[in-house]
Amino acid sequence: MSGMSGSSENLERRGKPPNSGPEALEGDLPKQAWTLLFELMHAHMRNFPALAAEFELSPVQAHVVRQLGEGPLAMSTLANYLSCDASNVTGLVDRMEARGLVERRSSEQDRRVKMLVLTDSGVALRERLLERLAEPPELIAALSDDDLRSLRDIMRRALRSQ
Amino acid sequence: MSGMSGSSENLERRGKPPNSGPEALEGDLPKQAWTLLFELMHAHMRNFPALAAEFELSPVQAHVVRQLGEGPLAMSTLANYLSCDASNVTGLVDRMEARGLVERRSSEQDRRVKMLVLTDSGVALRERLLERLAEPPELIAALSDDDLRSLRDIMRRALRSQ
DNA sequence: TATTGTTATACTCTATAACTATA
DNA sequence: TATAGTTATAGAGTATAACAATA
Repeated sequence: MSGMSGSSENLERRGKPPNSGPEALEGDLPKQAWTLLFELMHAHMRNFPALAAEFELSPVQAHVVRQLGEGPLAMSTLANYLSCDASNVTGLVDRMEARGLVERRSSEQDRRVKMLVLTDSGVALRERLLERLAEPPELIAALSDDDLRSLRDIMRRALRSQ
Repeated sequence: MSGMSGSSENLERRGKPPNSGPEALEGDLPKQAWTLLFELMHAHMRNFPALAAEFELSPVQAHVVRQLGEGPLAMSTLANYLSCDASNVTGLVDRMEARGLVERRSSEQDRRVKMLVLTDSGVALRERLLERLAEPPELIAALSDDDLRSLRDIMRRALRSQ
């Protein structure tokens, strides 16, 4: 984080507001593309709680249902994935278990660990949820086929590097 | 709410099963593009709370600071923008006002309405926040210039239709 | 009467700290 | 001693319902 470039000429930065100058128009292509993508992202994310509520899930629960499809997950792994403290996962899973969506299973390798799996009901809910999530918003659906193909291929390349 | 899995007697869907058949590979271009974009979105959104925390803001507060730059906003408009009940905005704004980021101003046209504006301190924070938000994640920064140009232009076209 | 913002209440998500049961 | 999960507690975000001031 301390990677400030050449310390001597650092003052020129003061005269250069972040979003003006030639860089905003020509250079800094990654920032241009990202800023627009981010705007679209946020416009869409506003609807996520309402979308989760269609399935009587909180946003985080929807996130967990989606993630848990990949297979059993240790509580701690889930906490890490959610970028939250492990103590929160206890309550989160309590509520989802009470609704019959997930199950805790003790690991055989390490009896401290509890693995989470979706119940049949959880799997069914997940399928409906994924299908709903895959519905493209108007903003995307309105794009031309050429744009959609390009977008798809670019996203594939971006995600491949992950 | 019975099993969606096997029984395809669902004529409403007009022969368009969700994730199977040739459409998953060739047709339904919007869904393909959207699903990948959505995946990238969620991968990135996991970091948003931590990013907001860099400025000692909750995710919602960061959202509000960002939005409030466009000009004064009525409480009700903000509630609508956040897709939440108006009662929540009271507490949200209380906390942000206590931190000196925003101000309530009574409207002169309609004395029931209170307009929110950023304080000088709020404006300064917003500038730092926007600059931080504009930093492209590795996933995007790693794309080729051609891809970045295409992505930028496609996003412009998508957002223009909004 | 209808609308804007507030208050009261309750539930969920989140962090910190102390605890347990394993390892 | 260290780690996985739990419990206790507290603050923030959210919804619903009842309310005051204004339209």
